[in-house]
Amino acid sequence: MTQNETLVYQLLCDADRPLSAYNILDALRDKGIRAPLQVYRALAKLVERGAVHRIESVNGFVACQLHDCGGSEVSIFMLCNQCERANEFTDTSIDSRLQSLGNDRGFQAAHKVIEITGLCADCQTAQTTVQKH
Amino acid sequence: MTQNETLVYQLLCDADRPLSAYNILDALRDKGIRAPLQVYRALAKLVERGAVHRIESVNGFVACQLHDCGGSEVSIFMLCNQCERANEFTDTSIDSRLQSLGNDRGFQAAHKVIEITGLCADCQTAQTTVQKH
DNA sequence: TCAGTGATGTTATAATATAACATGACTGTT
DNA sequence: AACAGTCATGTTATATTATAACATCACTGA
Repeated sequence: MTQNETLVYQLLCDADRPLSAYNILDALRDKGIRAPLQVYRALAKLVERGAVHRIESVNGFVACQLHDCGGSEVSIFMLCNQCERANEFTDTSIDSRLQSLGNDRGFQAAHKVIEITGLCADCQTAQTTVQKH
Repeated sequence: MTQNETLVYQLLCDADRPLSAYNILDALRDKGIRAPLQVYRALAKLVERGAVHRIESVNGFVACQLHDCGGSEVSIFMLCNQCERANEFTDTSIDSRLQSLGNDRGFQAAHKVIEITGLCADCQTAQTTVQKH
């Protein structure tokens, strides 16, 4: 792993939510990262390698939370709109169903995105506690 | 439907691929649309109403291809990287599996995104025809 | 007549992503 | 040692996507 990739990867591992490229840029300015391209290049490599996932719904990036993505080709992300935390899962049943949907239509899949946005359990209880008066 | 919404919706219905907001803006300049916000506002309403879907993977928008999204909460899109066409499907098995994944974790889902990018059947055969020599 | 609401229009700007070009560090060869 | 090749790096400029802030207009119901 190159210098810049290491910096970006470490930052993402320490973060508890997806970071945007510019979040990363700002956080790493004093480590020598000065331009967006330095971040985007590192991210591209990390994503290609599967160490980092891009979250399309929020234009952000997270470190992979599963060992080798659990051997699954598809990660499922649950994204809390409030605390912004991202949780990664895999599911063999969805995997195979998606697989056959593609096969049925002769579609050669390169990348799959499954993202669910909403409120995580913690943030729901936090909300009901502070309910309207 | 308001004037601007109608313009945007018609354009999307006629398009054979997802259009970006700025694609739409350019296409509708001579119909009186002059600023990005006019497009984004129309899109927001159309998406809210379910008439149009946002495709996160390509920052684009497509008219819904299913009658009332087939009654499903989740649409599955297959996006060809070459011809750029988007095909919309639903699948009850994935629906319910995703549902229970959320339930298991007490996650209150607001929106779900499933997008598969790759090569559609047509573009695969087109590629093998022009294969390397 | 007037307040309220929602669509509209306009300018400016924020946030996200890439193009184009120059340099530097390292490798393996001749 | 000199050189070509490759890949990471750095830098400036620019493209693309999205929203903020403010002003106006048209319609509705009291």
